[in-house]
Amino acid sequence: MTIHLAEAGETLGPKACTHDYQVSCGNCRLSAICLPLALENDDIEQLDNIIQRSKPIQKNQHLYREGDDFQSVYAVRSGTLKAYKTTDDGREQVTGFYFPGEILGMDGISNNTHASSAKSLETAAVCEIPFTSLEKLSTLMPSLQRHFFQLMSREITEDQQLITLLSKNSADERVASLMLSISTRNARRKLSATQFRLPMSRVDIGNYLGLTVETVSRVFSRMQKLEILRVDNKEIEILDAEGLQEMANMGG
Amino acid sequence: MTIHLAEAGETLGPKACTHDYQVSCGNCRLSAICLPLALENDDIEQLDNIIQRSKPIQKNQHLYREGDDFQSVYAVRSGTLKAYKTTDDGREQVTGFYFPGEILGMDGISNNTHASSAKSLETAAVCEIPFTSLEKLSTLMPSLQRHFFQLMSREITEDQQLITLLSKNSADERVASLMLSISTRNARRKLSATQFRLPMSRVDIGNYLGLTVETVSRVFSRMQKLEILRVDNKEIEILDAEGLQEMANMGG
DNA sequence: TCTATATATTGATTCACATCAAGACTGCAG
DNA sequence: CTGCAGTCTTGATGTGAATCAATATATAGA
Repeated sequence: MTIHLAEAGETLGPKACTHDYQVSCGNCRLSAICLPLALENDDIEQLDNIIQRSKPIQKNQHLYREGDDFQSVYAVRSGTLKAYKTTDDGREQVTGFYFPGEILGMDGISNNTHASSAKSLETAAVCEIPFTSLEKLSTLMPSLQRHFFQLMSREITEDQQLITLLSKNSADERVASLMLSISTRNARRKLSATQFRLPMSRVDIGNYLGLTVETVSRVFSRMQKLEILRVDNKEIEILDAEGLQEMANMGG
Repeated sequence: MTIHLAEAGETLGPKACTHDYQVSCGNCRLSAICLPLALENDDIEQLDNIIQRSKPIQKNQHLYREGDDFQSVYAVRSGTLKAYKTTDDGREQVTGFYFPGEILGMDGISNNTHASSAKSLETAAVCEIPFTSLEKLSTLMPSLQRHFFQLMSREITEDQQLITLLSKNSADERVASLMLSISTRNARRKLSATQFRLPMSRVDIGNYLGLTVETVSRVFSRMQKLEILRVDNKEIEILDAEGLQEMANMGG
């Protein structure tokens, strides 16, 4: 099975950052997050040559599915995606949310098969990076090799953070941690750290944090009553960042 | 801070596989697990040159600690180690157990700092692989580069398995899964898949699976009553492998 | 626009595991 | 062998989140 990129997708609308659509890595405003490399102009050109920029991916469309042949890793250009595994009895474990500048698909390298599925939470665009090309280029560019070792290592440490969160922290702490994580990642992209729209549903949050929808909803209500957050459906405003920090670290 | 290898360690006793002590990768009986590479003789020699074989590590001794400078990754030669993180309130999250042939320490690459600690559960020996040497050699040997990408990817998929286990499975299912995992890893090393001695304490198992000691103990008692396992302190015998499988997969 | 369907909130009840508590076993030091 | 500290087991009780249930709100489709 091959890659599930949009084939019949429309061109990007005016909201979807047209200025990013035909860019090269050299002038992509996300490169500081995605590829913080000290590369020669020549090197960037080589990198650009192997990267394929896709047409937009519609909401709920799969980028790849668990079990698909592994061909590429993907950098998010716009929109948000979730990676998830489906358990034997059909429940869904979300293993990560991926925002612009972040890279997903690296769990497929070990078996040449994707170990999880990736689905778009809203209209999105990605850069596809064919892995064999990346490997070849990495032998020629030590800084690129190092960068990918680091990216994979980061994925490992983030997974270990989640493991700890799931096994040691209460529902309040888990939700607070996720809100802080999203806030931080927004700030890194020069967006507001205090006001944002959640791209994922309550169900997705629950499936990520190991909680039911009801519990997630109750935590949001509680946080609202404590005036830590203002919650209006998916619209979030952090009213008390310090309180949120405290809530995330309470006894953990 | 540097590496915490045994400096004053004694030489290996007769039980500790002396035939592995002065080996090269070329004739190490674990190489099929650790480095399943189609390498030229010449390549193996180069690899041997960068790998340092340590004196034995005593029980409870640290190989590295969270926050230490990252220098090397380690292959387990004998014994078992656990990797763990300490939460702000002093509790311990075990992120993995490492048996002979397995590689640990890769979470340190992303920040040049170890993100977790590693401690020996019994007398052990490891091969230290300095990472900068490994990087250099990887640019020259594409199959080695690929192997390490795969190893790191495997760590990611295993962490994701644990995430799913922790957030979707009951105490019974978690313990059953761990017993199956240990059984499988024993078999890969040509040891018994049905009888083994657990190198870790009940507390360690609890801290890995997100359970209390009491719960772990109760699960073992239950499994014993159901005649799935025979449990004699750390000595385990799998009496009903199929039943154990079933228990591990029940509703998940 | 109106309807249908998915998503979200809130409340009442249940349950699996944590916590608290006590005793038994193990293994090492003297 | 004896004593002690650490580890493990088992029982009684408590609790945080799941489940069950009902309603409210939002979103998509006709």
